[in-house]
Amino acid sequence: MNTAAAEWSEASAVPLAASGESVQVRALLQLRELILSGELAGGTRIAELAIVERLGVSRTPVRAALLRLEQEGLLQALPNGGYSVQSFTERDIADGIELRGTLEGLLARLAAERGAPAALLAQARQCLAQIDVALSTPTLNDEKFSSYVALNSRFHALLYDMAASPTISRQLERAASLPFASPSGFVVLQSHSSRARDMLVVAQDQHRQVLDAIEQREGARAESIMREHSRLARRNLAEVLAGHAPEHAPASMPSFKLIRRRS
Amino acid sequence: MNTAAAEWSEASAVPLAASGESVQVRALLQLRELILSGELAGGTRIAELAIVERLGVSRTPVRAALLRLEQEGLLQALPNGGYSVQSFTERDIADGIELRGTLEGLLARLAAERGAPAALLAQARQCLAQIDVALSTPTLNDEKFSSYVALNSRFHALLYDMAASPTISRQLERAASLPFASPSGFVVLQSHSSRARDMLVVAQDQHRQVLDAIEQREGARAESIMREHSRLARRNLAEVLAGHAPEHAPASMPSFKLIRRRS
DNA sequence: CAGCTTCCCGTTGGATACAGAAAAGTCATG
DNA sequence: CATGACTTTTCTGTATCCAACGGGAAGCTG
Repeated sequence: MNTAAAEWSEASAVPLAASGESVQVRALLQLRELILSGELAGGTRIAELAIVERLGVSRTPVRAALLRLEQEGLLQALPNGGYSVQSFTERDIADGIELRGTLEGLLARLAAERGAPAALLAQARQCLAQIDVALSTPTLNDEKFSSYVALNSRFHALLYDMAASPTISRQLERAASLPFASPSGFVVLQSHSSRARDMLVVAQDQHRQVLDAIEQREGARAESIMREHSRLARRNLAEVLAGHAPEHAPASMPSFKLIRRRS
Repeated sequence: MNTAAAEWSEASAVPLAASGESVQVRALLQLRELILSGELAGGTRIAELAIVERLGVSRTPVRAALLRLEQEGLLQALPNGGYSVQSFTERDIADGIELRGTLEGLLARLAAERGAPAALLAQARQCLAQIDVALSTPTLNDEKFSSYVALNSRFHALLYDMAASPTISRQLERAASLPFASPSGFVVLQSHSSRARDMLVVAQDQHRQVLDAIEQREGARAESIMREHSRLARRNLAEVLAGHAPEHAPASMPSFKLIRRRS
């Protein structure tokens, strides 16, 4: 038994991640968490061995995780080996959101033009009805709120399926994996204000309209709605950045530390 | 010295790839070549050991290459370990082209809206002038033709830079790496007919117009031109698929074998 | 003869051993 | 005191080793 594994079996008392997954997946998750939580600050050089002793696994899964995170855009490969943690300007994030919006728009248009399967349309309608329920009270509690987030993800996922284009969906998933770019990325903040609820109401209306556009085979309309839809996230970003202190992340979103002030 | 390395040093008489690169890069290149050349047919299950003995390197670089190619979309990870070679329907490829067009449109729009650096605009203009030279003769010889391909790539790369959005450029590069989706992907075929030249003339006009749109800060126009521009590739695809025999690849483009007839 | 179990082999996931290169530190000399 | 060369250390890249898992063939039983 190697020392790393021994260390880990001690450390495994700490509930780090579900042990059901393979070591490789655990390493990936933990490492991503480490980066997103800001424990490895942006720009830091990352050494394999440091991660190895931090995670208590051998170099092999760490290497795999590093490679994946590089492809994901969270890490940058350095010329002479090693990686550095990518940091993002406000504009990078805005671009990420724009990118997601554009791709979602493309998928929505394709879904409209090609026609979406009736089964998916039905599921999407049902999903919207459930979101209505979550938004029915004048102010949202935590439960309603996290219900919204889950349903929102589900609705977006259904849209992805409607276009039946694995190639594009893949690419979109990658784009949405960038920090803050996901459809539910920024909603999480300021969850309890009634302004927050209003924003979700607007979003829900867009959901409804895009679904309608797809059903009516109105490709251009579906596309532009999804583009505009992503702008909500962008507005949120601006608001949050304006409101919060530069470096202090709100507790609900530690990955804030990845945002760099200027280029 | 291990047997694989020994085998390889024998095999190294065969000029497979430049030996200047690291083993890992060589493995990646050779493996991609192996897939694209159709030697590993679509749907085939790929075993690490088979690749190891094929390429004469150890499992480590092979594993890295497999991981990269999976991220690239050329391989698909199988549930219980291992990979299979992805095969593409005509529609997959069309979607890939559409995706590239959409992303190029997005970048062109951003470049127009944000304003492109004068230096890049000048380079792009110069590039267009060179393309004009390449197209100046009524029929293209091989030299002119490959000159066009190179200049075309260069022009597209310049466009990517103009938007100054590394996030989106990264994603676009990934999209363009799919087989056939690259800006110069389909041009290669039927290079000598005068119809082929005409198509390039049309493309060049679009180049000119998109550059003009960017200079005039006409975002919407720039975007729609780039989208339409990608349609040229799509038309080429349709034409080539209609013209050529189902499974026989034209010698100039062996990766044809990756195209599957129906889903 | 069919279905179930069991065992073996092939394969992948994970760990480690080893070499070469880059960076950092140190010592000596101008 | 600074600078340059040399040494040491640390790191990545590569190869190999070990274990666990799954599939398939063979054999056993009803």
